[in-house]
Amino acid sequence: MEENKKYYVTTPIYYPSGDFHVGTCYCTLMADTLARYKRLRGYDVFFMTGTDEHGQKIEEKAKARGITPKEYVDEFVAKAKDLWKVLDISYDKYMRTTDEYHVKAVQQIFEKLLAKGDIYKGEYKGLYCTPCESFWTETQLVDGKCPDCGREVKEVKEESYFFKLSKYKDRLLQYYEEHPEFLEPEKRKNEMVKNFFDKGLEDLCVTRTTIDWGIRVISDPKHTVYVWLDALTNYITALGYTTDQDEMMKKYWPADLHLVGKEIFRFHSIIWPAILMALDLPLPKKVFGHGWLVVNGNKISKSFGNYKDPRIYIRDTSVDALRYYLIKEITFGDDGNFSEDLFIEKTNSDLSNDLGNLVSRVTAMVEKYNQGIVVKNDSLPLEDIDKDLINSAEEMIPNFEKYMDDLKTNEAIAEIWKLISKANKYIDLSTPWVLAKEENKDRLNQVLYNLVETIRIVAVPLQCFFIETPSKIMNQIGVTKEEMTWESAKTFGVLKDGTKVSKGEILFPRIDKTEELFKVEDEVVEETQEEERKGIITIDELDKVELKVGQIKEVEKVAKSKKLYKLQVDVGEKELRTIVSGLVPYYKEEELLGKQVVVVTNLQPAKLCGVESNGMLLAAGDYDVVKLLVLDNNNGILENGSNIH
RNA sequence: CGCGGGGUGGAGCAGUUGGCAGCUCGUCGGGCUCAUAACCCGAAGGUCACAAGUUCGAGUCUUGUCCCCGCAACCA
Repeated sequence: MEENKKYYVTTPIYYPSGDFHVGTCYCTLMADTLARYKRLRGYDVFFMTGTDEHGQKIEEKAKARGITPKEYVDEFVAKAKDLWKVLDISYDKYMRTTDEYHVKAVQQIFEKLLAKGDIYKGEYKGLYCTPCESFWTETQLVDGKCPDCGREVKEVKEESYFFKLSKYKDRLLQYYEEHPEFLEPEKRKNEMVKNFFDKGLEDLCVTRTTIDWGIRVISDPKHTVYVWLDALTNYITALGYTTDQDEMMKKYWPADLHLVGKEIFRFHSIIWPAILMALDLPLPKKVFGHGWLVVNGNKISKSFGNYKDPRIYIRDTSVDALRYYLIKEITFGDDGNFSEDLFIEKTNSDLSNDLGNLVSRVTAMVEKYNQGIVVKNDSLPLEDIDKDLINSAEEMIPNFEKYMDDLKTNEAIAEIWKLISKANKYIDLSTPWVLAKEENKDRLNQVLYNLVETIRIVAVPLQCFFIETPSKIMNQIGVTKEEMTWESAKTFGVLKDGTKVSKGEILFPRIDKTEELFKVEDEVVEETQEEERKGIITIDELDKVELKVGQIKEVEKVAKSKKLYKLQVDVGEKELRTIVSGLVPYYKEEELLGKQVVVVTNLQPAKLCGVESNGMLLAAGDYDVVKLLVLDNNNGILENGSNIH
C-alpha cells in the first residue's frame, strides 16, 4: 500500500453566463469518474467544482433582469447544483468565489504579492467603447469599430495593477522541461509554448476600476481584482489558504489534477503556475486540457438548436447511458462528437445487448435451472474454456487501472467490455441448456457459478461511472457491498456458495429509434426565450394572456409520440378545443379526465407530432415532477370558460 | 506566409519508438435458443486526402499541394 494516498481533483469553476449543456457536463462527469475511481481504490479524495461569480458580464445580466448580481448568481448556483444532483456528481465541495473566506483570502494574496513587489501599479492602455463599457484589443475590432455595437472606440488609459508575469517566464519553461507530465495532452503544451512564450510574456493586468461586482483591493478600494487572481486562486482558497484553518491545504495541496477545457488551458498552464511560484507554493501535479464536444457535427450553440438541457437526454434514456456515452465514446483530450443517433446505437448495443442482456440471461438460467441458488464446488476440474474466462477476469482490473491512471477512460472501459463479451461467448461454448437437458447438474452449476462470478467482477469497476446499474446488478446476483470491493475483483472465486440470485428488472431497455427522442418541449423553449427577453412585464402585457377555466373531456395518446396526450377541453365555447400536452409521463388518462384546469386560450396554434394544438395547459415543475394547476373545487364549482385574472 | 488540430473500409473512431492496416456499429451468410428480435461464428468492403522524397520497408519521418475544423486574452 502506498503512503499518503490522497487525490485532489478539480473542475473549472464555471462562469454563470449561459445555461449548461452536454459539453459542460462532460468535464464534470470526467472529474466525477476519476474521483469515484480513486475512492474505490482507497484514496482520500477531495473533488471540487464550483462557480466563478464576479465580473462585468454578471453585473450586466443581473441588471437586465432587474435583480442584484448576488441574486443572479444564487439562482444560477441553485440550477447548477440541481443539474449535478441529476447527474449524481459526487463533489466534496462546491466552491463559490462570492464566499466570504475566498474574498478575504484573495485580498490577502493581493497584498502579499504587492508587498513582495510581484504586483505593481501601472497604466493600462486600451481601446474603450463608452456605451458598451468594454475594452477591446486591436485585433478584436471590426473595421476599427466596437465589435458589439459598431460605434467608435477611443484609446483610454486607466490606472491598473499588474502582475509580473514576465519575471517567471524562464522558471516556467524550465518547469515544463523538468516535468513533462505537467501539461497534457502534449499537443496543447506545444500550442502554449509556440503561441505565447515565443511571442514573449507580458505582465498581466490584474485589477479594474470599471467593474463594481468584484473583490475590492484593500489598500486601494477603487480597484477591483480582475478574474485572474480572483478565479484561479479558488483552488487554494477553498482549502483554507491564508487562514488559520489550513489543515486541508496541508493535506491536499498540491492538487493532483486540474481538469480544464482547452479554452482556459492557457491560464492554467501559464498564469496559474506563475501565481503559485510568486506565492512560493508547489505547482499542481497535472493540468489536463480536454477538448470540446460538437453535437451532431455542429458546434454547440443556440443557433444550431443543439443547445439543449442535458436532462433531455437523461429523460429519454438514463443517467447511466449518458455517462457511459460521454466517457466511453469520446477520446479524452480530443474534441468529440456527441451524435444523438450514435448515442442511441451505443446505448442499445453496449448497454442493452452486451451488458444488460448478459445479466438477464445468466440470472434467468440460475433461476430456471437451480431455483436461483449459486453452487460453489472447487473439487471439480476446470475445462479450458473455464480457465480462459477466469484468466480474462483476473486480468481485467489490472488493465483497467493502467488505463485509468493514464486518464484513458475509453480504453479502460473497453477492458470491461472485453470481459463482458468473453462471458457472452462462454455461454455459447459451455451450452448450459444442453447440460440441463443431460441433467449434468455439477457441470451446469460450475458454469453458472463462473458466469455469476464474472458478472460480479464486471460490476466492480462499473461503479466508477455508473450510478444506478451497479446496485441493480448487486441485487440481482445477491451480493453485498462487501463482496464488491476493488481488491475483491482481482480474484476469481470470491462469490459465496449458496448465493441467491433473482432475475430483476431489465437493466437497459432497448431504445426504439423510431420514437421521437430528445425533443425539447415547446413549452420549455418558450420559457427560456421568455427568460432571455428578460425580467419585468407590465400589467398590459399580462392582460394579453387570456386564461380560462377549462375541463378535460376526452383524453387519448398521440400515436407517434411518447409523451403527448391529445386532449379535448371544454373552455365554455361551442366546440371542444383540441390541446396537445406532454403529460404522459406524469398523469394517467383517467387522472386527467374531468379535471378543471387553467388554459391559455389565445396561444398561437401549433402542430405537435402532426396534431394541431389550440392552447396550453398551465403546469408547474420540470422533468422529474410536473403538476397541473387545477381548480380548488371545495367550495363550489366554477363554470367552464370562466376568466382567470 | 498568425497559431493549432484533422483528413484511415458505408458511419464513428484507434493506430505507441517506421515492420504483414485494427476496433465498434452497419451490411451479407451461417449457428444457437438461456436471454432485452438479444447472443456466438464467418464473409464482403480501405491504392490510410494528393504528390514527391528518406528507407530494405511509411498510415507512421521530411517537403509541397488540396480540403475541413478550432483558437486568436477569458463560450466547458
